[in-house]
Amino acid sequence: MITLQSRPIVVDPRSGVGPCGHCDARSYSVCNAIPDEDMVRLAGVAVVTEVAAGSTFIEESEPAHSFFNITRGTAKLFKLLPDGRRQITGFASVGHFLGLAVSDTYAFSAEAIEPVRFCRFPRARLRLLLDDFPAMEKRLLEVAANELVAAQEQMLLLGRKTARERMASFLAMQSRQGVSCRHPRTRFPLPMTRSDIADYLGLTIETVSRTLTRFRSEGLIEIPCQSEVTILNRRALESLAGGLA
Amino acid sequence: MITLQSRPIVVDPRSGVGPCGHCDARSYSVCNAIPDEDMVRLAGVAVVTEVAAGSTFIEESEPAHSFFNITRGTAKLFKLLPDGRRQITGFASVGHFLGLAVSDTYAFSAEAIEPVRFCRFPRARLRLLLDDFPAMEKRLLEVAANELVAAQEQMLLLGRKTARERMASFLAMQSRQGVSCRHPRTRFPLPMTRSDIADYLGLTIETVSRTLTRFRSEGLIEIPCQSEVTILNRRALESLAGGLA
DNA sequence: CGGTCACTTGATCGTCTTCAATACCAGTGG
DNA sequence: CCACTGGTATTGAAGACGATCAAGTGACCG
Repeated sequence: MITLQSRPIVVDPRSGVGPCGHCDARSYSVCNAIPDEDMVRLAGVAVVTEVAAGSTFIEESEPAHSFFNITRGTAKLFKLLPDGRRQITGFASVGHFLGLAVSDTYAFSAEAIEPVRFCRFPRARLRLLLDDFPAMEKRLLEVAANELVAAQEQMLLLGRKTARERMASFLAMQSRQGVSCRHPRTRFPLPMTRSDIADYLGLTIETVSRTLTRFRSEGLIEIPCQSEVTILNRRALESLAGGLA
Repeated sequence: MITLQSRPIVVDPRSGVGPCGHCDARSYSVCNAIPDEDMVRLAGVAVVTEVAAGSTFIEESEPAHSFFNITRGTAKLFKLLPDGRRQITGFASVGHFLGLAVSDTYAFSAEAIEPVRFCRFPRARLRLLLDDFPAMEKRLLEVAANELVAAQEQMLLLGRKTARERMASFLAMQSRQGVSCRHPRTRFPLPMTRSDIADYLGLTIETVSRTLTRFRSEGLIEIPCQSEVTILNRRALESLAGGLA
């Protein structure tokens, strides 16, 4: 695949359930479908790895040997056209699962935008494991179904929304990201660059920048620093995101 | 949900395996994961229905009571913005499965573009059935994973491709549709209207029409009748679709 | 300092949209 | 047979939104 600047995580071997047992991400992840007593087997299959920001740890059209389960940080998933045009199809953070595809090659690339830690499962071995844990398979199906819904929402955004509506949708989405998925935050970080935002929304960095400054001048948001946003008028932003004026 | 102009399909009760046993679509569908002797149970849960072209049989944000499995015809799946802007997220034909989402409401609407026949499964009962047929669940996961890959491809199209590239991608895709998924056809039907194509590609009908006539004048395609296309220069079309020149 | 990198801001340009007119076809009824 | 209608597709002209090109700012760093 790729040369990773990765370092395997050292785990205390005395721990009863192995690394997966006390994994920070477990409660978010598909792994929570597996009962404690079986975590040892899961841990035996997983290789925990950490990569630096900017490191590409999945490359489109390379043989898909592994599934990945993000346990820390955020990665961008993207596809490229031969001339370099890029579409970011999503941002994967804690709990996200990558590499579900049936195909034997990856359908997208993944690059860390912050230091990322993930569990890597060889596909063949995970497949066997899934036979023993139908609950985990069920969970995977749920996850895939949810991603499908999100993908359709993104198609609506890319195909039919204006630049302002896209940006508003993005901010509304980001405010719900992370711990606070139920209670959206008014102030929150944007870990990705303007260029990433642009490639996610099907725009250019200039349009992203201009739209943000216009939102600010309209009193919709504040930009305390480049990588942070405060929402001042959520109602207006949400209705913009929904396509109303 | 919606008032369907539907008529239940009469099935010969003497058939050992019920309607599902000799279903035309079985070989394409998720149902082929189920062994013959269990088809009776599957058939007991399914309601076969046929709707006319133009009939909307799934409506976005309505309670999601059923799963659907298309066994004949083609439907368009779409999302709407309040002001009527529409994004078609896909065309579902024989073998496609609709309504996977975890949410208790549908995330999209579905409308038949030709007469459509489908099997309807109450979600609650199918869920129980899946517990007994892990093979079918596995198959669903495969299907979902494939759709996810297709969705990402479509995001690339919507976010980054030009009108010409979108149209070329669409024609290349359609030529692979249906029976001939391995051997693409040079002449094939376009069962959907220009308006549907436009809403699928994030364009307007005018741009779709103009692009098609330009392809024709460039000798890439022929348009024997409005709803049919012949590819004259597949190489050029495919490379356009891929984003090269 | 000079360098790079990410972002912002301005001016111009082009692709696709919008608006509008026309063509086409099937169905209906005089 | 022809006029009338409604829906769909094509074609042309004008306009707009976002892209492109270009310059400038600020932060960080060797």
